[in-house]
Amino acid sequence: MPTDDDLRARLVRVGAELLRTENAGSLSLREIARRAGVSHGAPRRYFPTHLSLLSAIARSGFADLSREITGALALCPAEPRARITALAGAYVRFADANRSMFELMFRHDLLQSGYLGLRESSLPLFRLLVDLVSEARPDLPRAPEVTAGALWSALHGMAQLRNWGTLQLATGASDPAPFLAAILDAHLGGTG
Amino acid sequence: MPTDDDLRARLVRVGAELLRTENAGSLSLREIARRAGVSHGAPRRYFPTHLSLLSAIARSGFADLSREITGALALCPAEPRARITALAGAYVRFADANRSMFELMFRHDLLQSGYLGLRESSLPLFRLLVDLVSEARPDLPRAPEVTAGALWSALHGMAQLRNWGTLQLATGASDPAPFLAAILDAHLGGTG
DNA sequence: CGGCCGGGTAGACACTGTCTACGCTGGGCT
DNA sequence: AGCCCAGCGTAGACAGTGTCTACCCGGCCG
Repeated sequence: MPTDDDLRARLVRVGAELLRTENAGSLSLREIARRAGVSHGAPRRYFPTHLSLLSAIARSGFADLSREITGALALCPAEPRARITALAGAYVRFADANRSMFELMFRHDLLQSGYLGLRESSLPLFRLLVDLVSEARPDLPRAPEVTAGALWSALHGMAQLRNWGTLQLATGASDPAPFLAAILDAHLGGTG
Repeated sequence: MPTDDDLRARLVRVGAELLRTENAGSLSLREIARRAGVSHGAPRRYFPTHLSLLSAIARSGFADLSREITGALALCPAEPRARITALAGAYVRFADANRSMFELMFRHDLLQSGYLGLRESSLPLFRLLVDLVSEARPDLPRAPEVTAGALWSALHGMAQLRNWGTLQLATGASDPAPFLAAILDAHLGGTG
C-alpha cells in the first residue's frame, strides 16, 4: 500500500480508485483531496485546475488500458487475426469493467484535451492496430489506416453503446461476442 | 419566435439552444432559467431535478436526429443500400453539427437513463436500421440485428471519435467519407 | 365575496472550483 | 551557527451551483 509517494501520484491514484465506485460527474476535486488526506487547496500545487487533474486521471486510464491490451497480446499466438481479436476483446472488456473511467477517458468537455498530450495517448494503440491490420490483410484495397480507423470506431462505439445499455436493450443480447465476431469478420473477411 | 408557450417547453428549447454554444458540462439549471427569464426555482415545478431537465433536453435531441434522418431518407432512392448510406451520413453529420447535444444524448451519468424512456428513444432508429439491413442483404449469414448492431456501433463510434478529434489526429483525414464507405462496404459487401 | 390552488419568487443551505494570504519545515549559504 | 528562502500544505474567502422551503399572487370555483 504505497501511501508514501508524492502527493501528485497519490491524487491520481485516489481519483482512479474513486472512479470505480462513483461516476465521472461526481469526481470532485475536494472529495479527491479528502480521500487523499490533504486539504482542498493542496492539489492546486500540482494541478492548476480541476480539469487538469481529471486529465491526469484519464491519462492513467489510458495507461491501464494499454497494459491490459499488451497483456492480452502477450498470451496469444503470433497470428495477426488472433491478435486483433485479442486486442478487441481487451478493449471491450476494459470498457465493461471500468465504465466510469472509460467514460472519463473520452469526455472532451472535461478533459482539456491538449493537456499532457491526452489526445495523443491513444495514438500508440491506433498504430498498433494499423500494423496488425496490414499484417493480417496486406491485400486490402483500402489503406490500412482507413480499415483500422473503421475497426476502432466499431470497437469504441460498441463499448460506448454497451456502456449506455442501448445495445443490450435493442438486441436483447448481453454478450458482446457475436457483435465482435461480426465486426472482425466484416473488416477482415470471413473467419480466415 | 414562440415565447408564449408553456415554461416546460421553453426550458427545453432554451437548453437546446444553449447547447449550441456551451458544452454539455456547463448547462446549469440556473443559467437555463435565467435565459428563459424565470427565477432559478421555477424549473422545479416541471423538472424535479437538474438531471430530469437534461434528460428532457436530450430527448429533444433524439427527436431532432430522428427528423434529420427521416429527412435524408425522404430525398433518396428506395434502394436499401442507398438508404443505409443516407442514414449513416445523416447520423455522422448530426453528431458533427451538434457536438454538445450529441454528447449529452449519450451521457448516461447525467441522464438518469430511465427517465422518460430516454434509452428507448433510440430504439426506432435501430429498428429502422435492422429493417434496412435485412432488406439490403437478406442473404446474410448472421441475424440482421447483429449486423445492424455492429453497423450502428461503427457509426456511433466514428461520430464519437471524430467528436473527440482522435480519428482525425490518428489518420490525418478530416473527411468522414472514406471511413463511412469502408464501414458500409465491410458490413454490406462490396459496392453493390 | 372568500378560499384555494397552480405557478412563480426569493432566500437559505450545503457543496463546488478557484484564488489568496498565511504557516511550517528543511536545506543551503554566508 | 544563524538566517533566509523555496517548497508544500492549510485555511478562509468568494462566486456559483442544485436542492429545499416558505411565501406570494392572480384567476378560478363554489
